[in-house]
Amino acid sequence: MNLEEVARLAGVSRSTVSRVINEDRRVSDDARQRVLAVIERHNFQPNAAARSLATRRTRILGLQIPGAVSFVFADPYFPSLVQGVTDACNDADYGLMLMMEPVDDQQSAERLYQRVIRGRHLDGIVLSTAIEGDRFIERVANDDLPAVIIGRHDQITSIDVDNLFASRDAVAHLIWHGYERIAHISGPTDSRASKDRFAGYRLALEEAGRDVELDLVAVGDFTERSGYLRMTDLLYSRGRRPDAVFCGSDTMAAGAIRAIRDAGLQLPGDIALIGFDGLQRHAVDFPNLSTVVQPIADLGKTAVQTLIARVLDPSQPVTRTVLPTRLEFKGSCGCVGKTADPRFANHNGVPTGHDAVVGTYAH
Amino acid sequence: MNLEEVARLAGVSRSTVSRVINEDRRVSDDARQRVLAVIERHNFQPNAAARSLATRRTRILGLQIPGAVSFVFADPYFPSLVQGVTDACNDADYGLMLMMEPVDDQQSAERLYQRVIRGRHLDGIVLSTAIEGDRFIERVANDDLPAVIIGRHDQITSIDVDNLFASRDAVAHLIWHGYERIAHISGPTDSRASKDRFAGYRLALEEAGRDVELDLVAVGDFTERSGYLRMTDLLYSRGRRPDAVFCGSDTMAAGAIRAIRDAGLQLPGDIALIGFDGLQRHAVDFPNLSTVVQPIADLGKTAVQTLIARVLDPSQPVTRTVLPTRLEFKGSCGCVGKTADPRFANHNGVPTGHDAVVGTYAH
DNA sequence: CATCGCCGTGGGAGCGCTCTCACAGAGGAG
DNA sequence: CTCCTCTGTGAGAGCGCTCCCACGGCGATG
Repeated sequence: MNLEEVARLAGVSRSTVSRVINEDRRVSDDARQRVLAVIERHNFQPNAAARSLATRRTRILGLQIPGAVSFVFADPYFPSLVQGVTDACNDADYGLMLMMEPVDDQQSAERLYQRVIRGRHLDGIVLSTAIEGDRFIERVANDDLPAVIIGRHDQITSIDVDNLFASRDAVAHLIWHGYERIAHISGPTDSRASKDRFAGYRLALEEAGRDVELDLVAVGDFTERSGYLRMTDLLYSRGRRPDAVFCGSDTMAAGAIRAIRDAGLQLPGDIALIGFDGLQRHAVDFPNLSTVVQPIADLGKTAVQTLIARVLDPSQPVTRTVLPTRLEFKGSCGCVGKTADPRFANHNGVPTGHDAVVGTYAH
Repeated sequence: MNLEEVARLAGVSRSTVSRVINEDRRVSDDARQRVLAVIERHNFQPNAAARSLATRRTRILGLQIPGAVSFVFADPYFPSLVQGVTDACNDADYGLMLMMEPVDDQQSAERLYQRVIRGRHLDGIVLSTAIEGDRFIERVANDDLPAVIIGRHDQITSIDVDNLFASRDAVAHLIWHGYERIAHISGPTDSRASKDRFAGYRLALEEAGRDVELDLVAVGDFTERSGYLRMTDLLYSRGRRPDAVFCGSDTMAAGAIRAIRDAGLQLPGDIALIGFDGLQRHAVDFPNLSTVVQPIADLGKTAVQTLIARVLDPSQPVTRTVLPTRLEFKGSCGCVGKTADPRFANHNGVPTGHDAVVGTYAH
């Protein structure tokens, strides 16, 4: 069953059927009805390949995800992102191709890239990781495939949260609470987000006239296990114990909380804690975890919408979109439910005076 | 850049270039070298849409995943599956399209189905959930798209583990340990796997001359939270406490373990426990969790390989492939590292005499 | 009443590939 | 020397769609 046959059955030409399918309004009601009836009766659907060939559009977007599962799916961050991305794709009637780069197999990764990207299988691609110097990303940036990256990047249109200021605010809040020795457990150092969060931590300390103490900084890898191990380090193997911790992710925060409990310490009595992400999963296990909530699914959704706009108009300039974060006071930071911190007086968890940072900017 | 142009530059015809690309050996070495040189120099990759149109193959497989994230990605089961599937796709040079059904939006789900499945976007599809009566699955079964399902199904070629016997063995092992009141926390009742695991639980009890006691059976939903809640139920709100539990998934087992600890009870001293899945993630948090290890990534890999075989030869009969499981004795069942249970004497964790169940069968 | 859009329609070319078929030339068999 | 096979090659059709262009019929315009 193809256009030609539908046309024959409806007593019109191929062109008219094509117009009906593509909602071209220059078709008489009469013809339209007949065509729709035939399409309905035979459950006709135009062939995607033929369409792609003629339009040079596939209506498929790619989602690049770094290869190592252990890293990727250990953290519920990616599932949320995938959800946002698929939702947006479904809404826009685009298909989604998953591109998980093979780990430790450069040749296979190369084949994947060649076949999918250069074979023009995709209209555009969402890049999910701002890992600095990532081969794949740099390559896409130099190819002419429309791309949007989630995270910070200079050459590619990006969707991000303001990791630096969000972290600054979180740590400033801990300072407001009066904690003296505020530690930081960061994510892997090749991640842009990790760097920015650490920078925010440092900024808050500096604004309060303090310095970063090496004693109080530990580097994890976003896994719960690393959160547990680094927290244990901070408790036992460093100088004096911290009285508060800012964790680079909720998942690491979960590990840290276990370590704190295993040490027989109270949260936030002995040690206060703020996480980052606002993941639903952890809300179940640790309902009192204060955290910087970032709109993960929205990042994915916005990325897709922005990408589609670029696909339809490739001449669009490179932009940077920043989505808002919000500090959620659940108790582990020292607040009980709400905070009296004047910095957050206007909106619940949204710091006063930062709104200007959020939005879309030309690069 | 297209075939025609490559042909011109290499001084041959379009046909010859096509032969070189498709590794047809009836090309002179001389011509092949010239063509390859041009392809290399211009980094040429044949257009996927044109190829699809001509061959009526897309080299894209679909992966259907049920819509509700909460359900899907709460459990690390799916990430492992996705990993296996993408690996196999990469190895075979197939692309993978993710089909997450929109939840609560029948219309959008319908559009997705029409566009992707009926638009012949895919060569075949891997179905990831044997939920009974699932609309999507039944529909695919009646369409002519090659499909493979992970789990049990009568009309579709399936890749599965023997949930019934694996569970029977696990519970028989608990019985061998001498536990008297063995409880079961099952997954959702519309899941085929849950049913089979419960059936295995019952079978083991019956083989030991016991009956299922309603007091000892609780229904969860595969989430950690439900494991915690159901275990708490079993501890406080039922009749006499169980002295062992067989959990329908490791994730629920993790919740159950927390409930047991929160109740101040010892594992396995007061209550023994066996899980199901063998997920790496839980091995970190609960290193002594005894569990039925199923090869999740292999299920995905095998599904893809089987599917590709069906794509290449659609006349293949419907088959059922059963992959082996293995009981891992980590301590929580009462064993310490190894077991003396004679049923598992031959292989570590692989029950004696079951090997015949594993394999591929015509339906 | 002739002229001019405008609307609905159909025909044809073309998207970039594969695949069948025809054919030239080399080499072996009769 | 003729006939036949076999190998490498090219031409052409066709996959199913979109999109441009041409054309007939119609009402509005001068």
